[in-house]
Amino acid sequence: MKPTIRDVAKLAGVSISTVSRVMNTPESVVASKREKVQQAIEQLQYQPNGLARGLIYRKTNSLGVIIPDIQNPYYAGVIRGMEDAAKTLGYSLMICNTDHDKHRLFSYFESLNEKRADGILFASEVVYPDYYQEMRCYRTPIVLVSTHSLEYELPSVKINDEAAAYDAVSYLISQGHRSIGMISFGLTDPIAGLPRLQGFQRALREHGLEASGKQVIYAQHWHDEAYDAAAQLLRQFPGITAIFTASDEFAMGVLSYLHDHHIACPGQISVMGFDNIRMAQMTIPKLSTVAQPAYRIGYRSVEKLDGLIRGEPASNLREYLPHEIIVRQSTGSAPIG
Amino acid sequence: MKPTIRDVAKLAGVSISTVSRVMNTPESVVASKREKVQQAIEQLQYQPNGLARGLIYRKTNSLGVIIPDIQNPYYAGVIRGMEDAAKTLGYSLMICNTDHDKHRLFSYFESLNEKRADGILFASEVVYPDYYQEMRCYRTPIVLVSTHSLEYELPSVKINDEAAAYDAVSYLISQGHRSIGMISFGLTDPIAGLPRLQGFQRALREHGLEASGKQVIYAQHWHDEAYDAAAQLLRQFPGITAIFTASDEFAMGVLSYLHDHHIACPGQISVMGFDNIRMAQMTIPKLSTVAQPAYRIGYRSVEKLDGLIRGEPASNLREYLPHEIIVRQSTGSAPIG
DNA sequence: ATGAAAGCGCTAACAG
DNA sequence: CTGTTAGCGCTTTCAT
Repeated sequence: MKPTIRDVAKLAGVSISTVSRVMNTPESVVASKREKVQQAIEQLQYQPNGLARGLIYRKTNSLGVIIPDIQNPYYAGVIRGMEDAAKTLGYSLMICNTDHDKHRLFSYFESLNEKRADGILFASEVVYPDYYQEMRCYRTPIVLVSTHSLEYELPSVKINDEAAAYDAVSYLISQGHRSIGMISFGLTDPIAGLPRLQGFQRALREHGLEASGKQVIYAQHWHDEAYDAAAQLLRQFPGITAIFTASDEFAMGVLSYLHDHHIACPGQISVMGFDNIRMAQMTIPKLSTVAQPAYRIGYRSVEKLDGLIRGEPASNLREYLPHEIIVRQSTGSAPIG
Repeated sequence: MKPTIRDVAKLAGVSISTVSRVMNTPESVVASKREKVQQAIEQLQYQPNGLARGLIYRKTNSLGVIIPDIQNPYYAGVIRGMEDAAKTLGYSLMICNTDHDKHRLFSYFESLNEKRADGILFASEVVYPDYYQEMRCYRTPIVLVSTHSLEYELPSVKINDEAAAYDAVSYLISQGHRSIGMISFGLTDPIAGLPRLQGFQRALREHGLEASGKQVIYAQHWHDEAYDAAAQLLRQFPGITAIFTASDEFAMGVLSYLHDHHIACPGQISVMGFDNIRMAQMTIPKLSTVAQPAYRIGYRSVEKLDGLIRGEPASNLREYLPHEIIVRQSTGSAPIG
């Protein structure tokens, strides 16, 4: 049995309120008693029960983190940022991995509500109407992470995906590429799907290239699909000199394909990824990519959530953090011909 | 303000104990009232306060997870396994990323204790005496994950690192390799360091090869160091035909080095990694490696911790899960010559 | 400055 | 079967 405030009080020969005061407003206790209490605390290794405190303060100092796929290395960076922010702001993080599953998601909402998490960090999933319903009815502050919602007034932190894709493709064009393919997420994904595709198309359009949308193959999650997509892309459009992918994992699939078929990268085909996961530095060749500030997104979203929890006026509802084009070795100038 | 049991009782026109009974032992309440209560619950979207319950039951259904580096993809698999087990056993996971920092670790111990986590999953760090002291004094059940302690009676779940390394190197030898180098973690790491090195050396010895320990370079964490280590290894021992690394990340560093210096893999040099992180399938060439059952280690450690929490007799204090040698494309038979 | 007592939201005897 | 009551461990008036 862990010691309670009563044990400390008894040992120190004071009342429990005095012990409580020593913990919360030490100055209000006369030095002699204070020291007695502190000694007792030390001796018993006493630590106040967070549950009891939480009941009174109506605050648990815990945040729920809802992640669709914890194995996705992108989130590792985000969580790390959240972690650091949580630590400095005095929160703990409760990790909930939904595996993109609605039942799991709802069950986590319930559990977080029961545990009285002070707030929720909701990462990278589309906010469907029924999700929104659930969120509302729990009345818990929420921040959307790497996602946002145009329909609902939900605070969010992410990059501008359209602009990031635009910049990436513009860079490719600046390197002389005129026929560029893309491996995209499905258009039903309004975060990593449609906007990145739109950025891709706008870049082509604004640089006077044909943006028919034909040079795009859709894939879902894994690098294997990107491998196949690369095959398909190069079969259909043999003139392609660069491929822009909606994720680094896709890019790695493309790299594998090119290697297996003895197509030089970046000599014959340039590849540009998206996310800048840590592995992007370790691929062969090292991957050029769009860096999402994963750590900062995580960090900032906790700060924002903390503001909400503390009832600060929610300024800047939808925040967009800057992205960055990282040029490594998988992109080069277009081959002549 | 969230509704409390009193609100439900009032709305349903019963006492709070009846409401409590409806939630805990529904059969003990007459159907007519039960339904009234259930309706009230539904209408108010009532959910019992986990803090209040936790106070009474002395159970929070939360587990602390202490991880040294959440960005290490190996842990992503472990956490995923923990997550699934936690979900089915009714726990939440509180993630604590220590960054290998003792202060952070201790501060997390404190926080988990205050929050009254039911148990702690302590991953992949050496259990130093002062760590052990802290653990003891919090009297919280602990399971060691991917680590163990020979000095202390602490339950643990991991693979047998020595045997795994032995098997990996034996495989290399079976492919005709006679001069094998290793990139190892420092010997002060009694988990991923010394045992894997010992397995390496035992394999050499038992197959009649010289195991002087000279063909070993030590590195710390990152693939860059492995890149340099590979350079050093090949400079000092030009006859080497295979390199065994203590982690997949090291292996990726070696792969980069070989690629940059136009050394064929596996044609001239075979590379065998350790961990089987997801990226190991995406490297060029795909990485042969020792698979740790990360998911199962995570899953099993939660089951074990749950057993401890429920006071089951702690059978099988130190559990070793089977590893597996995964042969992909980075290993081949030794070149003739 | 300090102790007694009420109460946070809930469960669990204990009567009835 | 159901309501009343006494806590779980803590903070916070309210007296003293």
